[in-house]
Amino acid sequence: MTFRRSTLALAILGLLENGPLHPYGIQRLIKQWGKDQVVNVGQRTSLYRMIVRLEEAGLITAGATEQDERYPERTVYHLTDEGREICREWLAEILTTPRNEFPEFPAGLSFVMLVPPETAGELLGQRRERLTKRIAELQLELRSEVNGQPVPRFALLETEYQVAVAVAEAKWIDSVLHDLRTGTLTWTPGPV
Amino acid sequence: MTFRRSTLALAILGLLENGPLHPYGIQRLIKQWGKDQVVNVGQRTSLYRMIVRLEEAGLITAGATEQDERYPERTVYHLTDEGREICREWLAEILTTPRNEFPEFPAGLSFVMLVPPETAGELLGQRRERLTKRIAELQLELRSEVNGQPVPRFALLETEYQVAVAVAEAKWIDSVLHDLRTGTLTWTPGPV
DNA sequence: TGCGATCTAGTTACATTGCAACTAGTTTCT
DNA sequence: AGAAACTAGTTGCAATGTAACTAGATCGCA
Repeated sequence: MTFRRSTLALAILGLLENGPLHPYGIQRLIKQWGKDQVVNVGQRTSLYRMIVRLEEAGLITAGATEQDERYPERTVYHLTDEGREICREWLAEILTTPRNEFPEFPAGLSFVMLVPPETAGELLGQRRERLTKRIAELQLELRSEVNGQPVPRFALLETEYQVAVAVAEAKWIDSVLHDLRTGTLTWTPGPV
Repeated sequence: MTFRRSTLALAILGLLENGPLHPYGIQRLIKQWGKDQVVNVGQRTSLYRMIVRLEEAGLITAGATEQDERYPERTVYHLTDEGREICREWLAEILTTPRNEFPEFPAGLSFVMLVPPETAGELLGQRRERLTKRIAELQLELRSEVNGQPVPRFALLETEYQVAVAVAEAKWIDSVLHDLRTGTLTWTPGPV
């Protein structure tokens, strides 16, 4: 029985390496450590459901239930040896193997000829502006501090990566915008 | 009633701008025009299901059923005016608005400190090799021809984009590999 | 000429995810 | 005191992903 890999499952296993924790604690950690930037937690729904499935699969186990006066019982979950192992396997797979996850933007680009070149220019211009903001936000995060100490680089690699990719996208869009303006790149709109 | 946006739905609507077509024809077009590189069609299942839902939503309509001797009836689908409109709306949204789709790689990076730096270097080294291959493949596609004629640039934008992003990723990984080797970047493995 | 392999065209079933809404207690604001 | 907002968790359905199954057509080749 192989458990389907997902960023959420990875995050739960990864965070439990820190020590046992209850579901809400996991949720808070994800936010506090900014993992919500790279892991889709949207509704809490997915988190609770994933925890149940991970337990059924034996990758985590319910331990003692903490009893804080003013909260309902909180089941604390532990990472099992199998969980720890699977987590390493997933990490290796993810880090070594580029995988097409079909983002929207390239799909959109592949139908850009349906609109006239001028419209395409306007749309991509807007994207370019938003990208600029996004890049600024990410770069701010790179300089973030905890207790007056800068966050060590190894804890910011994912943000570095996102900056690198966003900057590349911005540059590419700039070149396309340029070629649209000069007319080097053009087409007559309509079906392919 | 708003129809949930997806690259598959976009592709179907986009391809039907060419003229009415039956489901299998759509599937073939997706492959022939390389849209399967940017649109997830995996099993045919999703395609057939999506066509049904698009019809229910009135974005496409079933027209005459073609009768070729040796094939079962084939219902031909047309784009409706609403379908055409929605397709433009989606295009505008997709092209203007960067959106986090939570790819695996950054999520993996954010837990890289669980493995020792040397292991991380090996894993990323493998990724780097595969990226090189992928970039070569994409660049080959950029030079592809149809009937001895080079494919016009506007039909290759999504591939150009993918190259730009892949190259940026490769460069970033190179810099990380360098810093791992020189020891500029390091950590002691284990929980955060 | 026949037989297995592969391609075409589609369906069925189940696991997983995404999204919205609902409960019910707690704190904060005014 | 009452409204608004936060905490912590549940329920339910729509959509997607993935695998497997059917059933006819065609191809390789012995």
